[in-house]
Amino acid sequence: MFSAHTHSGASFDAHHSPLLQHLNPEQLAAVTLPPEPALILAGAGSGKTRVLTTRIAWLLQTGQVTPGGVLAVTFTNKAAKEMMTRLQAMLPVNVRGMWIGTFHGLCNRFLRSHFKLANLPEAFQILDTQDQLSAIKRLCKQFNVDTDDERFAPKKLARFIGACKEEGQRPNMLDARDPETRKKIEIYQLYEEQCQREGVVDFGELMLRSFELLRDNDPIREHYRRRFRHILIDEFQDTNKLQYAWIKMIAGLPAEGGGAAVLAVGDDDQSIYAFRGARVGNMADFVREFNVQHQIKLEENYRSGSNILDSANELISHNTKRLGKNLRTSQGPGEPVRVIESTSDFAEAQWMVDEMKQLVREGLNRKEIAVLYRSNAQSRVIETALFNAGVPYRVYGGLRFFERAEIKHALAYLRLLENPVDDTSFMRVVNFPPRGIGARTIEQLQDAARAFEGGKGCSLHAAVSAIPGKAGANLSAFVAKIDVLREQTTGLNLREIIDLVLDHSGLLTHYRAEKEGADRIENLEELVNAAESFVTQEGFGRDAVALPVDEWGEPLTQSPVSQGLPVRPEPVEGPASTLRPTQDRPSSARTEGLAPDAETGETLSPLAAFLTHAALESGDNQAQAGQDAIQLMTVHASKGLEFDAVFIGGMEEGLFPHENAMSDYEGLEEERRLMYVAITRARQRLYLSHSQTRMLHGQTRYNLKSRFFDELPETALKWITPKNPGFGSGFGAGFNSSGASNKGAAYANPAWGRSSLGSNSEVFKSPPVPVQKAEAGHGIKAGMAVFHSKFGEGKVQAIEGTGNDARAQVNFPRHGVKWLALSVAKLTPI
DNA sequence: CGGCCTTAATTTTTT
DNA sequence: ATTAAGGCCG
Repeated sequence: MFSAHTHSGASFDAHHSPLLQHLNPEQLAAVTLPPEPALILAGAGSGKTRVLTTRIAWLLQTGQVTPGGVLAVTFTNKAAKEMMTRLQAMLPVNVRGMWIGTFHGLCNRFLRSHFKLANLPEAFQILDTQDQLSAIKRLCKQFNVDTDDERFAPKKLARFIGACKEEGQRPNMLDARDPETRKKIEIYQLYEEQCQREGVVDFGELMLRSFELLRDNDPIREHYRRRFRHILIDEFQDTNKLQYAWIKMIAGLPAEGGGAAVLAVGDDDQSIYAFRGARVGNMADFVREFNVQHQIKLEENYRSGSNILDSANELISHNTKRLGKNLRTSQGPGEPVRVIESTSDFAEAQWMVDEMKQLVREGLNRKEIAVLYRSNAQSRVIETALFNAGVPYRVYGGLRFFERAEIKHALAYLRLLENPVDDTSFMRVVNFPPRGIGARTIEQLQDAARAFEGGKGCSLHAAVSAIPGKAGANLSAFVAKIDVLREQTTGLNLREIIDLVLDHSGLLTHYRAEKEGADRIENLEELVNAAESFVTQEGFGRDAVALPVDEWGEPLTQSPVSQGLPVRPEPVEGPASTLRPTQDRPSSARTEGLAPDAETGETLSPLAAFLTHAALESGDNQAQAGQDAIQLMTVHASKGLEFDAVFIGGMEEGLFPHENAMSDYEGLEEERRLMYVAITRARQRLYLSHSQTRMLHGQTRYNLKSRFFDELPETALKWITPKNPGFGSGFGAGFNSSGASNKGAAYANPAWGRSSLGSNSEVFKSPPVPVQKAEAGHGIKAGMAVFHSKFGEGKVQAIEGTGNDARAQVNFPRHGVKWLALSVAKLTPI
């Protein structure tokens, strides 16, 4: 089954290539696999990216494929960039010209090449999630959809449409069994028409339309199948149904005589995106459908000591649905995994900060220390503690650069220059900065646009002339402004265009007058910089030198790598059928066959290319990158990263595993995988922390410590604070409430008051004192341990109401969280 | 039309 | 507790 093969497709001494040095046997086997479908099960920290990039380099170097014959897909731009950078470092190839990118980036490239066949305008624009939502809202208003009815809430509709697209379903393919679904499908249909009319596509559409073009156009499909001999997919466990279908379509299944060597790299244990459509099952499907004969496990971990790895292994072994894999290390045990209990989230944060300071004193870089948490809301208290201690920190997540309102506004103006019928952009800025165009006017305009030519409809831009009076004049002035800008900016370079638009749109003036506008101005200036570096890096812009690309869009390099290599896709002979492909792009001397690849921007204007870039790459979301600062992020955001020291906070039932995920088995397994990801981020030190109380949504919650503690090997752990009975032990109060001293005495333990580190003499600012909040009458208090005749022992989470209406939220380890009316339920304090 | 106030939501997220 | 979005009044 999973075994290390070392055969190679090349006959010469490929194994002596310097590329292959320092690879372990499994990595070497993966890199030098024969050109056939294969699955690499790559554990955390096992050198996955290295294998992927070395594989590509090795294939190129041994002449098994040309740069143009490689298709490498990732999920994030970051991963794609990393792959290109590392490949570039290994070989003198033009990685920019290679098809290495995200699913959406590559689909965009594909659709730009074949925009006519895809039935899209040449400069189609991409809607991000925000844009999509506002497009749906606009549509709902127009067609009088009752969005107050939560079944038809715009967000729900967006999810419905997205889900349909992921299933490959167009409106006409869907069956409406009930009125609700019928209406949703109808809205989906209208949404599609609206997008088509406005020349925009959402993210799902990029994927689906690419898939459909490949599926429905034989010459196109055959061309790409012949071309891409090697397809490599990163993070395969995160692929959704459509993405996998797309892979099958572009690779061709062996059963259909397809021949691409698909190398899928993934880790089922790190599948943490089922909630957004990822299907781990694609791994098993892949093995079956591609008749995979080569499966290799990369289990050697180069990151952590065995205490950390044993913890990860033991935890994940509690999952049932696994392909099976165990991380191992040749390092020693390393530091134990430290477990800390605090009395409050505040104390927890303070403890972390003190410990971090000690770590820094011992020589760790701050940027090598991370705090991971399950949900973003947890970051605040830690930020506060770090801030008060004067420790620099960096929070990942939140708004990304291109998502900021002021940037979106600027981009909307720019998009209107490219495409006046983009109503989403029109709506965004028609009255921003305010120019006396209100809701009433907009409504009139929308009515006029819809009624145009007896219901045929037209863009808002085109309907402006139909509006009379003052309102009409204001609208006309806006449209005229855009039209003038378009004229003024023709022939200018990207920087000049943006400068002019920022100025003439009134955005700069508006934000200058605003009290809090300084940051926004700064961001707008940053937009100019982003455009500038885009031009330089991507080679766009008026003066940019076009990339050397041959007639098939393959990069021309002078390197020996691609010289004289025979494999180059033949131009597709136009078959004598009606499916004969048409020339997509009018220009150029390419007369017959398919249009070659578009180097994005080769024909697009620099502005259009930049707008595409902005939509596909929302940019950084980290302020002050590069500073030596403590890293704060969700566990999700930490995937793929590693740190010397990792703190995982909020290790409590309801938080981690999250309450919304613990009810069903699948959800709990995903939470466990999430925990697995979190644990395996740590190189040297790992801290797991839980707190007796925690503020959530303005209320104090009393949580049991996470069940995951019971799934870790005791030998790898070091309980800094005394270990108290927890979730699995029947009942988990870390303190007593009635004065009886069961565990309370433990706090006299000398371990208290000292930090974990032998050398560390930090004193705890706040030893864990039981926190109690008295509630009137019934004698039941939040945080109390209680007994219920049916549910057994539990811990009171919260009290609500008074007198006969008083209810208690109680967490019973065996029965979950219950709300009990205190006038009815007999709860006895223990 | 614009500012202010009430209301509701608050797991995780990339493109 | 905090924030964002939508509705209402000046």
